[in-house]
Amino acid sequence: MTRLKLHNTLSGKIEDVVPSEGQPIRMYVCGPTVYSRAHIGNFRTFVATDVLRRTLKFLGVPVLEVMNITDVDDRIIQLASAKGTDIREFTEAPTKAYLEDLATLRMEVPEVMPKATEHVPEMVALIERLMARGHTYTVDGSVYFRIASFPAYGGLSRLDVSGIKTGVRVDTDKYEKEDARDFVLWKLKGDEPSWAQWDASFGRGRPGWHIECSAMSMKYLGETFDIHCGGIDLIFPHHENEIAQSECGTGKLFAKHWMHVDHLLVENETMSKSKGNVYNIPDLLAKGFRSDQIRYMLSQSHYRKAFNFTWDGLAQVETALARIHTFWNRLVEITESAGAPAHDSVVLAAASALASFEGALANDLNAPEALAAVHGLVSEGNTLADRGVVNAAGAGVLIDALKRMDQVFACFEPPKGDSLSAEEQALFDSRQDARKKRDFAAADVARKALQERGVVIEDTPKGTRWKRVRA
RNA sequence: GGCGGCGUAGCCAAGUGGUUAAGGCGGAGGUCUGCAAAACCUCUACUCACCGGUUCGACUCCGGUCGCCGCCUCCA
Repeated sequence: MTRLKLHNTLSGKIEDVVPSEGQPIRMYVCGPTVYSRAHIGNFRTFVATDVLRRTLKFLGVPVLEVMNITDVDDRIIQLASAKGTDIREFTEAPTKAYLEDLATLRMEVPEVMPKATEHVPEMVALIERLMARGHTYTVDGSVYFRIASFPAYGGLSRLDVSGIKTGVRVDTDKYEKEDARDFVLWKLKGDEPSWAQWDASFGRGRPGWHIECSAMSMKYLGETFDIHCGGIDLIFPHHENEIAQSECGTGKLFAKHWMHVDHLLVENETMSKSKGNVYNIPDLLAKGFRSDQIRYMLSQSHYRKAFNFTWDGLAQVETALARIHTFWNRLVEITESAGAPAHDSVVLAAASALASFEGALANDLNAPEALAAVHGLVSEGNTLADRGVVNAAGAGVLIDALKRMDQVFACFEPPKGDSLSAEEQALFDSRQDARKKRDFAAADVARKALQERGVVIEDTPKGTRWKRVRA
């Protein structure tokens, strides 16, 4: 079995991902904070983690994935209060939207998607453990983690945290801390609404941000698990803090492997509301792009490199993906004809493409190289088909190979279920009539009209086909 | 200031210390076609930001320069 090699932020090296004896690979993904609709930058990360889990399964490794839903934080409390509602009601719509987008992007649903608000007792218990072990202190009722008690702090980010001093830039928590690097585990009840407060042995209040991921990941995956994933911006301080509070609480290694996905830029700029370049999935769909194209776009580049989203790039994806779809359809047609056993050259082409594909993904999820293997198979398959070497059995072999590859990318299979409108059908029929009469001028008029409606005509020996493109 | 990353053809984007530097998009020519579309064939980086060094040999290793970016503060 090919073993996945994955870059580990902890060591800065590419290392084997090895499951514990008799266990699936246990992975945790820092999920969305549900205060607004997630944007394509968020989904760059989430699609990358989906490619990770699908690659593991492709390689025959069982996966247990937890992705949290952060439904309590200052923004949520603030926005919910402003709307005169509470957390449960306010986060309902963004959460639903997130799950919709997940489905649109054909992401596999993680085995567990815990909500922070439903795991406060677990967080409280972890804080109690930290208190018992002397890693905390209390100021005005709020509980802080004392970084000085964890000498290994900073190991993930390789930041020289001793340089962070109390001062203008750091202290966003309103309470006094012993050290600017310390972070809050529990915020004492203040003026927030009652629906944003929970009871704890150390006082009524609400959890800090970092504690939820430690509590929930350990609850479902165990105190030590295999891979912890998230956006590159979470390395510091979020993941650093998770390590500190988890390892100090348990005395054990927290996550063995840390995978971080680099950012998505829009036209070479960071996304920001002021620039008006923050797009979400419905925005792209509204522009006429399909979900398979969006998924291909988000998964085509290497996850450890910044990805630059451009409209032109998305348009390029349309063509590149169409090439795969067209090939697939061509194979399906061939399958329908009778035939002998598959030709050796076809079997060989499929096998060697699959081998390249697997090798690329196993090497730190090299998606661009894996896609090159897919396109290579398309070229080779088309050439063989042009020469008449691909019979029904051969087409079946090639489709099987593509299906295998699509277990990871989930966008190669051509979209189905589309049909022509009555008006388009009429134009299509009239063109067919005109062609029969060899009235090509009239036929071309109909074709042009269809084209303006986003329908492209293809005449083939087996009849006339159509396909939809962005108008 | 500290830490980290990037700079490969018109565009996007892999890769390796040593035969012809993947793949996609775009472009040129050709085959096929009533014409197209699709597909196929040929061509499209004598070169990998720049300058040095190590080496028999570097685009790949080291040092420096320039440019771009991220993090160090909430953030996928």
